Amino acid sequence: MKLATWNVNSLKVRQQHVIDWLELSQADVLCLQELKLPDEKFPRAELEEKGYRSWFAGQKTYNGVGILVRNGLQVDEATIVRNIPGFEDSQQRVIAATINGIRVISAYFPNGQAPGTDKFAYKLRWLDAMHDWIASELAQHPKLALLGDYNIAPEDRDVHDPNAWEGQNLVSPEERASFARLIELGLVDSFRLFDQPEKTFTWWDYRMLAFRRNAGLRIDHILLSKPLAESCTHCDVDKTPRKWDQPSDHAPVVALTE
DNA sequence: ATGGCTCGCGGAGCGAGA
Repeated sequence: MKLATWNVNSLKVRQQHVIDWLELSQADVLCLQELKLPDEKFPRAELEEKGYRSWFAGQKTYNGVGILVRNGLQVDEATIVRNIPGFEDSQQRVIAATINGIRVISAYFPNGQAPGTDKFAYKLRWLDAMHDWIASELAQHPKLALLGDYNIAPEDRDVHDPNAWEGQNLVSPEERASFARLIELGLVDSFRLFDQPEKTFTWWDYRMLAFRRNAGLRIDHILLSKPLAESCTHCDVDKTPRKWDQPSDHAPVVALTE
């Protein structure tokens, strides 16, 4: 199964990009983040026409996540979960579905703004809640994939200029510790299962010609439970759509599993 | 050099993103 995640930074603006990239990649499952539209404006019919069913949790202006599933894969409707159960949150950041027996979670982790801010405190609380929920999900679903925009660069090699970024939002020790705690639950960073080109990133600032200079961060990830990681044969970042006109600032990440 | 782009919203600039 070809699993992918992509922060599209407005599905309204990037609808055609998503359709073109599905055609190009032939992904079976595409997790989307930052839809930035309410549910009534989700282009369900247009995606259906291209052979994908959609599940989503949207809201006006900000956030919003979805899962696109290619026709023919089995989705158990009763397994759809929106948001982290028990975590009170007005922001739509999580949707889960069981697809061909694999628990797939699309997540848009909070940005955090800067260490010491209220938004950073919210990010850490959200990460704690995510940790505890994933622990219980893993107990029920041996095959689990947590895909999304984590807004965390796990290691210095995931940062174009570690010195300039030291201690800042997205790379701070607290955030990296939270990422490590997710890994300790028994998840595997599929990207690091394989040899990768140095300085591979998933996000580049729109400003400062950052993409051209490859001044980026690796903050979008596909974490797999160990039973699923055992069947993972490939993972990479597809920079192709980042080169298209009016691109998202993120590139899709792709993993191949059983 | 703390800006630089690109969104949504609303119909001018501003907040937010990362």
